[in-house]
Amino acid sequence: MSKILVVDDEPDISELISLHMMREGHECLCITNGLEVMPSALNEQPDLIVLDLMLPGLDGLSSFKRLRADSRTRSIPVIMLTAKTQTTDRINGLELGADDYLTKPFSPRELALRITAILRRTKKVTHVSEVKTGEFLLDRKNMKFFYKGQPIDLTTTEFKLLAVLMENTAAVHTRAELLREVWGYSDDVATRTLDTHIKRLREKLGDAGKHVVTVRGTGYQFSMEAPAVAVAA
Amino acid sequence: MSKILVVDDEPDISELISLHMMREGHECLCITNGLEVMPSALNEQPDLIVLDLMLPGLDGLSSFKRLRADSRTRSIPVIMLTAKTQTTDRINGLELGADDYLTKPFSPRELALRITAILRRTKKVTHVSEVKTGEFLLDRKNMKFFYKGQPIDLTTTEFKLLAVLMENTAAVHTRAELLREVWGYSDDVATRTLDTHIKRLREKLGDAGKHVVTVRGTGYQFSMEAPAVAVAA
DNA sequence: CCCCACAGTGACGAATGTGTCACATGGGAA
DNA sequence: TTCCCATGTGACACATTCGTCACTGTGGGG
Repeated sequence: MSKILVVDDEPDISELISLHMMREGHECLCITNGLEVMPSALNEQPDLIVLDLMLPGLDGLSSFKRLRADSRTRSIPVIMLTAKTQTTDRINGLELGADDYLTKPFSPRELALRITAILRRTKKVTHVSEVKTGEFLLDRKNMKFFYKGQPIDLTTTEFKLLAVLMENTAAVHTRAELLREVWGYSDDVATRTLDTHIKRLREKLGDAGKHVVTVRGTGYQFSMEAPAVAVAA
Repeated sequence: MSKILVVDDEPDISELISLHMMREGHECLCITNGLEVMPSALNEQPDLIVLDLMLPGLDGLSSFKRLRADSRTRSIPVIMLTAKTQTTDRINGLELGADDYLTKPFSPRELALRITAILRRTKKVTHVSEVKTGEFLLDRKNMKFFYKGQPIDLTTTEFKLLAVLMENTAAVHTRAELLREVWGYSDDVATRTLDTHIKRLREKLGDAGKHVVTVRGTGYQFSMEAPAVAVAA
């Protein structure tokens, strides 16, 4: 899950973006005044900033320049939004070092995808040999999974599968995605191999296996939350 | 300087892009047929690919899928070009994992800036999961070893062994150390397993196997230098 | 030059990992 | 409620990987 800071004057737009981001499993903060950009960025350390150029207080371009002037915020990716459509304006934003640039009106779905595309590239940096997430720990060096300190040996395939699932615990990973990432299948192949490996993974993980959640009709997800349990009334 | 592969049917466009890229200090390769995409990407290992969707031979979307299906090309950023302007099409490209998407007609300057924006981000990352040392490359994610661009599949044990050896190419790794690091043996065990795996590793590595050097009485070392060769007088 | 301990090699059987299939199960739409 | 289809499950055959061992090759001290 990533934290996204949205800076836009129009509440409609902010809300729309917010909604779509949350659907993708991102946390979303919204502010409307250009003067709040730097303080918010410093406080919240967002993973990405969506910045409208038309802002009260301090205009977007100036806000952007300030972000880039400070080493603490310099590396945060920025996607600019604007109502202007002429090419010269688009270039202006990119030239300054924006990571992307969208003109209104835009499809919120497209924005979501562009955000995903950028995060996909920048998130990788966190790729240490151990991924720690709560009581789960993925030891890339020894291809082991630790649950509450207990080590569990995994085979190569099992490990790759779990690694993909744990890379983003907010997202549901489609069957096609998993088959591509783990097995390298390019086109949709009808195979039960994935199912079998999910089963083996769940078996090996024991209690932790409960966190490998089926999303019927779509794929699988590694859920950090305690999985829902049917409770008697 | 980065190497960019441009895949476009129209020579005008290719030339235009080429010109602008060279002005930015990038090397530029142009091809026109979709079928050449994979071979070129494998041979040239470009830093970024500009891909037109309308191509003879094999259409751009299929070419893109192939790029993403192969671990050797999966991580190369791709910017898609297309004449279509509807949002649904733009999303299609991004959804598949393209890093950016431009619709014709576009400003070559904007393309250049988008390329710069993406390279700026990806250059830093340089895949932590890959250890690059000269013409040798260890792909931790896919458990592969690349020698002069050629991929070599390794088994789990082989990979671990090679990883330990390559972690420090200056040091000689003792048998005890290797048995501990790779096999987890704590005390000195008399076993020929290590020898056998060294043999298998050398076989698989082919030419690169020469760099796995025996240090008699002590252990093994991965030597970056071209191994000494007995030369007749 | 002669040893011989250490390293290389090929072969083999056992263990493990993997993909596929047939059948069981169960969620949810009609 | 019924039915269908996506998913779960157990079994199996095949492929890969692994460790061991016996034998061979060899470097360097004596």
